[in-house]
Amino acid sequence: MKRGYHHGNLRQALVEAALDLIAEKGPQGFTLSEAAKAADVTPAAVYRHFAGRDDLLAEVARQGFDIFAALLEYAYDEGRPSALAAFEATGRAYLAFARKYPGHYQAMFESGLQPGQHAGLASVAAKARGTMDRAAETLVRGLPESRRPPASMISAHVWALSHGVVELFLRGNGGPQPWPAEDLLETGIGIYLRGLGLLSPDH
Amino acid sequence: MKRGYHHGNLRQALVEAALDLIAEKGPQGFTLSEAAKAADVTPAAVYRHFAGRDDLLAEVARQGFDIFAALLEYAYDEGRPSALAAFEATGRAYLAFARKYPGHYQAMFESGLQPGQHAGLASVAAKARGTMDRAAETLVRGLPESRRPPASMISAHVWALSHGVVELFLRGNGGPQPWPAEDLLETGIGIYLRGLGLLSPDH
DNA sequence: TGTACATCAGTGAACGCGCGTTCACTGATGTAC
DNA sequence: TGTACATCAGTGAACGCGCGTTCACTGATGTAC
Repeated sequence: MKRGYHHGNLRQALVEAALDLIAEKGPQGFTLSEAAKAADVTPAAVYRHFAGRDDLLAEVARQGFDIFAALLEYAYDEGRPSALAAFEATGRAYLAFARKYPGHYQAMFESGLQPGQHAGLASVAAKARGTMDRAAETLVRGLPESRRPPASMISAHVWALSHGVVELFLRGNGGPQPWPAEDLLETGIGIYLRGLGLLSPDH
Repeated sequence: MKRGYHHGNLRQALVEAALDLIAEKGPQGFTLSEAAKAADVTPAAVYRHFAGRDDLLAEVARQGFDIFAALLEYAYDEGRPSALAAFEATGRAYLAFARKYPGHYQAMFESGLQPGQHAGLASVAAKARGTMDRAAETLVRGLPESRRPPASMISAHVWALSHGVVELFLRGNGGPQPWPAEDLLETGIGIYLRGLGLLSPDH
């Protein structure tokens, strides 16, 4: 692909180069210099668009949280067709996102950058969290008040289970994988929902 | 602390220096040179005891898996006083290990080194896994055969939940922490066990 | 339509730094006599 | 108990490398007239 002196859309090209590097070699494998090289550009050119290495990485994570939040929102679909189905769908969406956007996922959760250090990162991360919380909130309304755990606790459980499944069983990090990650998450959430009293024991 | 030309037990001193570095600054923060400096020794001295940077890191992880396996085994205690109590104890032990040995934990799970690449790492990791599997196996025997999920699936669920809780809620990575990690894991496993039919709904 | 000019995205060379690793060496330790 | 010597853990200097970052520059682009 030929190009002249000016690139056209270097900013986004750098983001995508970073994504490829991270997806391929892990968050460690990303360097500003290699991202620049992959975008066919001098390292110094990066500074026209980003404050530096961390700023580029933060933008990758930010875009990741954007997509993530949108996918969760889409899966939740305002609690349709039922609170239960919507909740299960958000769990599946979590895993689907991790599988489909490995570069984003690793930038978000494994790159070692602190949200809060980069403006806008924390807020877009909170948005994703909010969707999960809402799904749990809707779900929990189906329970009698006397046996209704806090919604934020339930969303934390599912978030943690999903994250653990991704880290240990979607990538190779947990040794041999006894089960496909999707099946693990599906069955795990199923048993959990039964424990909440939201699925019958025969289900 | 004074010492002469010879260190005495440099090998273990380096391991502990690495542990401190990792616990303090994350797995990224560990370098062979800084570990050597912390042990009051020239970087070249490291090569008397390790093949290189990765070998030192692998030894840290190996010792971690050793402790981890021992703690799980101790918590499981051959299924005493009951299969259920022993299983819950192994879950708590997972989290307790992560809290008490953060350097080891991060070397094991967040340092990006592949088990299998380092002899002995995979086997000692498998040992830890085996204890969890056994705890699940004992547990599952309390269920009627018709509703008995595979033990390896159950241990994978709990492993994933525990890992997720550690990654997201023990460290700051998940944003604001709505609940103490120990409480989250305890309640999560409780609901899960109820879903398996091993705890009564009133529990 | 053609020319002068301002803008600014990207160049290329250079920097200081810390990294992992190597090598010939040195000097403390422990053993043989 | 004292001396000669082998061992080998740690030194210190050096290496090549890739990193993030800076700087004065250059040349493509688009606008004003």
